[in-house]
Formats: sequence, C-alpha cells, structure tokens
Amino acid sequence: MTEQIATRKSFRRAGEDKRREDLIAATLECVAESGLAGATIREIALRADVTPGLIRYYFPTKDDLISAAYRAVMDRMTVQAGDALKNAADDGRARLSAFVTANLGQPIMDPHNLSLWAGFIALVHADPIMAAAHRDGYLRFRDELEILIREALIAAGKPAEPHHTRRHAIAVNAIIDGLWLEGCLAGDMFAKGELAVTGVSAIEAVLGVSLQIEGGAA
Amino acid sequence: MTEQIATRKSFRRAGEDKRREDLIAATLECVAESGLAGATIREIALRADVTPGLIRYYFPTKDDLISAAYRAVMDRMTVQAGDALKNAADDGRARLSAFVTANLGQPIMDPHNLSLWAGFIALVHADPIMAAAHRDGYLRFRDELEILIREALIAAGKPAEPHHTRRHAIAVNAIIDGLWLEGCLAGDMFAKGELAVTGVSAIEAVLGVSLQIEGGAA
DNA sequence: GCAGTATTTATACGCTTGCATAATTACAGC
DNA sequence: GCTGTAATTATGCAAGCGTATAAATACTGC
Repeated sequence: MTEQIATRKSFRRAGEDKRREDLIAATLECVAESGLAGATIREIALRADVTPGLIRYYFPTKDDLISAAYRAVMDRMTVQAGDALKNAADDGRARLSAFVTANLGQPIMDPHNLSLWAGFIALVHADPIMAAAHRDGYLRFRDELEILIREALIAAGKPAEPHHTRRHAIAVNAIIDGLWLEGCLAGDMFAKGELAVTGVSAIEAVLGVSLQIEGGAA
Repeated sequence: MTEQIATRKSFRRAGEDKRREDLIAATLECVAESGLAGATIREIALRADVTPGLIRYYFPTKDDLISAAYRAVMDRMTVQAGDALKNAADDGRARLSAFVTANLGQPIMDPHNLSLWAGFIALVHADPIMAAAHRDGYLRFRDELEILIREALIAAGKPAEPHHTRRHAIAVNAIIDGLWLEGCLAGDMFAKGELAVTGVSAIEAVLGVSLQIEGGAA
C-alpha cells in the first residue's frame, strides 16, 4: 500500500479560450442542475477539474463569470435558432415557420435554459449593466423577428408597412416567449411538438397569413 | 445622559396571521429590492422589525417562507385580475378583454412583480415543492382563462368545443405572459396601454372574434 | 538543457448564512 | 394580581461563501 501523502494536483495548461469555455460550461452545468444558488465557485471549479483560485485568474469576480455564462446561453440560443433558418426553404413563410418551430422545440425550449434565464432576469432589476445586456439581446431578437415577418408577409403578397411589422413583431415575440415559458416549465403537460404547432397557428392568425406552403420543407 | 446598557428589545405579541403576513410582506420587499439573494433571514427580520429567530417559529425552514411568499404574489395578481372582471360588463367578450387589459397594465405589469416571479421561477427546476406551487398557480390561471374564452366565443355566437378552447387557452396565456414580460422588462419602450391593445388585438385574431362591442364598458 | 514567465495550485482569512437552543417576556385565564 | 404558557429575543455554532495572496509548476524561447 503506497503512502498517500498529500500531493499537489498535477495539471496541464490550457489555452485561455479553452479555459474560459470550460469554466462557462461548468457554470452552466451547475446552474442547470441546482439553480443559480448551486453555482458556487468551488462547485464550478470541481466540475471544470480545476482549483477555485484559477477561476479568479480568468474572471476577476464571480459576477463576471456569471454574466459571461448568461451571454453564452443567449448566444447559443440565437445560433441554434439561426441554424434552423439555414436549413429552411427560401420562402419567407417557411423561414418564419422554421424559426418559430426551432424556438419552441429542443434544445432551446429546455428547463435548464429557463433556470438560467430566470436567474438572470431576477438580477436585471437591481443591476443596470445586466439590464442593458438583456435589452440588447431582446432588441436583437425582435429585430430579427421583424425581418422574418416582413419577408413572410411579402411572400404572401401582403403589405408590410413598418408601423404594422413593429406591432406584429411585438405580438409574435410575445407568443414565442410565452409558449417557450410554458414548455420549459411544464413540458410534460404537452404533446411533443404541440406548442410549436400552437405557436405557428397563433402567429398565422395574428399575421393573417398561412405559413404552410404546399410541399413544405423537410 | 442615561447609561445605555444593552437592553432587550421590547416587543408586542401579534396574532399568528398578522405575523405571517408581515413576514411575507417583508420577504417580498427584500426580493423586490435586491433579488432572492438579498432575501436573507436576517434582512427579512430587520424589515419586519423582528429578530431572526422568530421567523423560524412561524416558518420551520427558509424554503417554507419563500414558497409561501411566492404563493402570496400569485394570489395577489390573481385577485387583482379578478377585480377587473367584477367591474366588467356581462358580455363574455368584454370580460375577456377586461381581463387581458388588467393583466397588461398597472399594477400587475410591474418590474417588481417580474423580479419576484423570476426569482422564484429560477428555483422551480431544483425544488419540487416550488415546482408544485408554480404548477398550481399556472393551471388555475389557465383554467380561468379557458372559461373566459369559452364565454367570449359563445357571446360571439361561435362554437366552443373543449378541444379548441384548451388550445386557445394555451395560446392566449402565452400572449399574456409574453407581453407581460416585455412590459415588465422594458415598459418604457412602449406607449401607455400599447401592450394591452396589442394583446387584445392578437387574441382577437387567434380566436377569430372581435372583443370590442359597441358602447364598450367603462 | 536552461531561464523566465504565464498558468495553476494551495492555503487561509473574514464574512455571511441558515439554523439550533436557552433565556426572557407579554399576554390570557382564573 | 398571580400563574402558566405561548410568543419573542438573545446568543452562538458550524458550514459555506467569495476573495486574496504566496508558492509551485508546466510550458516557451533560446
């Protein structure tokens, strides 16, 4: 039996980018599993197979890490929704439909994402910097949506005046957010794909346009 | 100059109900001001003008207090929305419209409420008790909404089959939640009453029913 | 190979937290 | 008024938190 004297942890250096990524990933794991309260420096370090001190080397304060993680989640969701557009048909209606469906299905509509998001939203009220970060994200999302709506209206041969598309964007954004919430919080109460269908239908009604075109995309 | 020896805090006994109310109110103040993280036992006790130990007398654990506070918030919002119905006309369409408008205006659509709500939602994923509390509130709200929708459809002479009203309730609930979110987070970006109007319009489109009847309610 | 430095570990400090327990005190019933 | 008890305060503890700082180590350039 070898004497197990306290020995210093062996380690390998990792590039700055890699480390930051790993630390953010570990943070998201913690939050996903036990909420923001469970995302302690020590627990995060444990998951990243690193000692707590190192975190401070890359993120001066815990808030820096947390807000970086928040941005990462938002970016990830944006990218995931964007990917759905790449595979969509050219038609504006199909694109809008694909966008909505992507946002109301896996992996975006996920309780873990909600936990993270809610934790941050709770901070928005107290922290102006966080509030600004959130507003940026919100406006970016809504602008993207407004463009998709305009394209869908045009594809359907309907007028697309800015005054109307803005209001439509607000309403459609609400539908997506609201259903996303419902799905994240009580996904088991709905059949698979039910919320996506519900969302597309509601949006069709609001826009007065059918988003289903014959021989739809895959 | 009187000797200021450490003297025991004087106190008056309060009824059990009153104390519970006060403690919950103090909890809500804390959460509203600085998020769930700011709602510590000591800070809550301070606001309620009570010593920390007393909290344990009424709420065995902190989670008990927090979840009680969450239920209180939900109940309050439910009551406020319900009040709007009392003053509404008899017509099902007017009632639905009033309900939506109430939920998308003061005092329900308020950043403080959002902070509270988000803080709790962040816990739902990790805490089964909190999850149950939320689900109860959600279903109660949606059921109430479904009844209003059915009445509105009937008032408009439209069929109101359970299969349809359920889906409608899901969609309308999403619209209300989504717009409520938008308003709470960035109320200054919208004209007063804009979101309520947007919500009613969107719901009219989804239901295929006009909620505005000639000589509308006050 | 060797020296220098950026990266990582180790250790510890000061604070705050939720919770437990014992001592006190206001009130109710007689 | 006195007594008993329920409500409240006071005190303290053990654990966990974020952060600071110094020592050790893996890698880089020569």
